[in-house]
Amino acid sequence: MRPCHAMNTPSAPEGDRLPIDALLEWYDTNARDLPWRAPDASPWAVLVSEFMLQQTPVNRVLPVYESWLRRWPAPAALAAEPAGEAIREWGRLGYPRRALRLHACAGTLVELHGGEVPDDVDALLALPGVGTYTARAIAAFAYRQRVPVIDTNVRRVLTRVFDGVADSSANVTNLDLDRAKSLLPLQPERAARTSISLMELGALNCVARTPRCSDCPLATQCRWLLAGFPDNAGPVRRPQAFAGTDRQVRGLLMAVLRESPAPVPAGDLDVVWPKAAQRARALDGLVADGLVDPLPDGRFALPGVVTR
DNA sequence: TATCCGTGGAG
DNA sequence: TCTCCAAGGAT
Repeated sequence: MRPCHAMNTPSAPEGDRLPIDALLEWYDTNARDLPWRAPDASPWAVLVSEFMLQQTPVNRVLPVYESWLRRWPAPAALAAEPAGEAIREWGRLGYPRRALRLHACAGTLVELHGGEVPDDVDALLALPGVGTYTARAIAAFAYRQRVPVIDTNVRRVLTRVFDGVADSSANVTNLDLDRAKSLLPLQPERAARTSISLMELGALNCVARTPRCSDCPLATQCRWLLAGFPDNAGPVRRPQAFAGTDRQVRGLLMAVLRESPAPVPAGDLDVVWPKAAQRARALDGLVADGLVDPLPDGRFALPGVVTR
């Protein structure tokens, strides 16, 4: 629990105490010039960027984002092609299920929304691959709405500023949403800029390992800074193992399929991993996930790329 | 709610 | 070398 402030009135949300003007000025000076932030970026472009940025750093997203939108400038263009083409274009961004979901999302946009990206949070939430973060991000960044946007960056900033704690818990809480909303200016465009500014501050300055507080517009209000940067008391997170896991094997199998223009024989997949049982389990999982298509002749392909 | 799901750069 | 971690979502 955070420190109790029983004397605070509910009508005085803590967000009101943050220097939003300073935050917005910091953003104007320091924000990265990213293509999905350009004034002419379409809602579809924003949506594509948000899918790609899920758990993937900006620098690796940039080239794929450009080629993707060049090839599929609108949802209908993507929906007209097989899912396997989306997986191939996704390249090495990781988590190829996102490519599958983005392809399915394009199909839903065509079928239910006239090929357009809806501007309503609830309608966005109903789309494949769109969760609480992405729906709000599209509403705020593409449609400039006054909607709280909570990602890992914003959560870290709010936790440090308001709780005086180095890191936040794993899940977005109602407290996070209330806090984020309470500090948003009433004017929608200004609110949208505040949301993106908080994210950028978390991404550039208020980073997980070595924060740059000397340049922070919120430094004078930050309880974590004022408390002397105490470490988290709680249990440490489980390290995420990767080497030797099914995850790694799936990645190796997908790489073979992506890089082959034609369906591949089973033998081409066998060589990527020595343990046959684990390899089979990984391949079965990929098939079950719809990422791999087993052909009648025993070969394997990206989904939908072979006309039967 | 905890777990699963890729990849590669940084320190 | 090895650990951490980067704009989450689905189940």
